[in-house]
Amino acid sequence: MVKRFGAHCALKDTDIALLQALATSESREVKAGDILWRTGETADALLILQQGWACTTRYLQDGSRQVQEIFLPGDILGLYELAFGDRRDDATMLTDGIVSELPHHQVLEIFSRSPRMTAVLFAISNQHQAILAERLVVLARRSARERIAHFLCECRARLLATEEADADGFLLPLTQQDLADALGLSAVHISRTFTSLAEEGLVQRNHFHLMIRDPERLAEVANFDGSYLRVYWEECDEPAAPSSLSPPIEAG
Amino acid sequence: MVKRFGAHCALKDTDIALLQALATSESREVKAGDILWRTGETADALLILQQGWACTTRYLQDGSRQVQEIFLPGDILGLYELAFGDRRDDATMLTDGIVSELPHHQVLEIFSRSPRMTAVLFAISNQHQAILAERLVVLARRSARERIAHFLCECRARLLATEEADADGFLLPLTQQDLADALGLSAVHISRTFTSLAEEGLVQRNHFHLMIRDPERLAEVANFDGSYLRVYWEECDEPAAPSSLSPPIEAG
DNA sequence: CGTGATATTGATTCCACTCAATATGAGTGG
DNA sequence: CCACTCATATTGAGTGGAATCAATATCACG
Repeated sequence: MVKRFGAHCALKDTDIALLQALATSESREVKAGDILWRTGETADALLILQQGWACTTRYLQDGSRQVQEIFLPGDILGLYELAFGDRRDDATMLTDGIVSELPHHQVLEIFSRSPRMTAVLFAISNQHQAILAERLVVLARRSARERIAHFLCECRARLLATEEADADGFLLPLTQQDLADALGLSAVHISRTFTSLAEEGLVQRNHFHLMIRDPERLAEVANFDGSYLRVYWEECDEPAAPSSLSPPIEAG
Repeated sequence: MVKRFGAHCALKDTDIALLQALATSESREVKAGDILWRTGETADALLILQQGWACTTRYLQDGSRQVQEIFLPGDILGLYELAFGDRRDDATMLTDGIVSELPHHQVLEIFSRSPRMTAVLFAISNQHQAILAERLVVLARRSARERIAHFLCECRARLLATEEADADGFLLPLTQQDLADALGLSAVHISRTFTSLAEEGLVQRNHFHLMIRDPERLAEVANFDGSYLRVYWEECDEPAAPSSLSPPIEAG
């Protein structure tokens, strides 16, 4: 958790101490398919995903399903509902994993005790939003080919950031139906498109193991620019002037 | 601004005083078509949209354009880039209006001085994210008809929330090309679909004036549920326990 | 009265969907 | 070890919604 927070801002000792004081809830093991929460339940805590993959999904009136976000090890689930009283989506484990809780009242405690860590939480929230915004563009304007390529590039980039995975050959614990529901396509078309990408030597997939054979060309196909994943709050070192308000700023 | 913040949480006098102390930058008038910022520029302030409509857009390599967010009077632009060093999109005025700035260092000051207002900022950010997430679902899974109907319902609901507009007949300052770029459709198809919705007596549009003739049926067509727009942080009254960490919580 | 932005309408094309049949493989129980 | 089942994936045929291309129409504005 310290590592995850530190990825967005240089933390001070006091912040680390606070984080450790808050990390009282012991982590628990969960299994693939376990439901972390359901739509409509009271939202009273964030979940820190220490190991494993998870996703949030929504079900529509007509029975179709939308996979909203994919969470990788180190991610925080539930930031989105922090200000909603209740869950807006279902959260499900895609693999076995380990999670721990951070109750909302402890988040408020972070707000009141560490502006720097507040900024970090904001940064993480912003990153989620950036990922959503990026997917929005991809869904609105790109072909099936590009959507899949983009999704794979994004997974790779996020795994690379954790520096724990072999990002060119990893376990992608999503069925083709899951991918379809995430990318707004049909499972059948996911299959066809994957086959076509494989024939071109870009990727290779059997069962849930994915191999990216040509990351550069894949990124080209996807028009992928990973800059939206790099969120780092430079300014959060600066501890906000104690009392004097609004010193003169150079105009933009 | 006080009104906008108050919509998400019961503010205390001290918070209002802080807000007013921060509102030093005088607001400025802007005209339709004015560019508030461009992709790549340094992001060092939020913009509070006091009057008028604005939107953020992104341009893709192939020249196509994505309208990311629509901002109505009272909204805050740039929350999204708070933790990015620079702008991720262009921001443009859709109508004449009035904006004022809130520099990032003042946001940090809010973080360090008012946990409650920090929570409000988080709530607003969450609401933006909710709108994005909702549009994601709509783009991924719904027909042109439903997309347009949903968009109109959303505009109506957001205008209703400000209680300043006649929400059933309002100025929608978007060309059909803008709508197309927001909803992932072609301008031609927007035209056809609008015509069809008009023939059914659901809406009526000439030039930029939109009339919603049958809000209920329109909401039905759109499968619209506006609950994602209501973000209110109940808990932010509770001023985070002073020192004792993690009192016992009932298990979920 | 021309010009440029915006919108409408028609004809045609194509990407991805649906339906449907079959394949592949993991897990289970006999 | 084999037969059965269930989840997942592949492949083919046909359809349809929205895109594209292209030709007007409408209107604000200088």
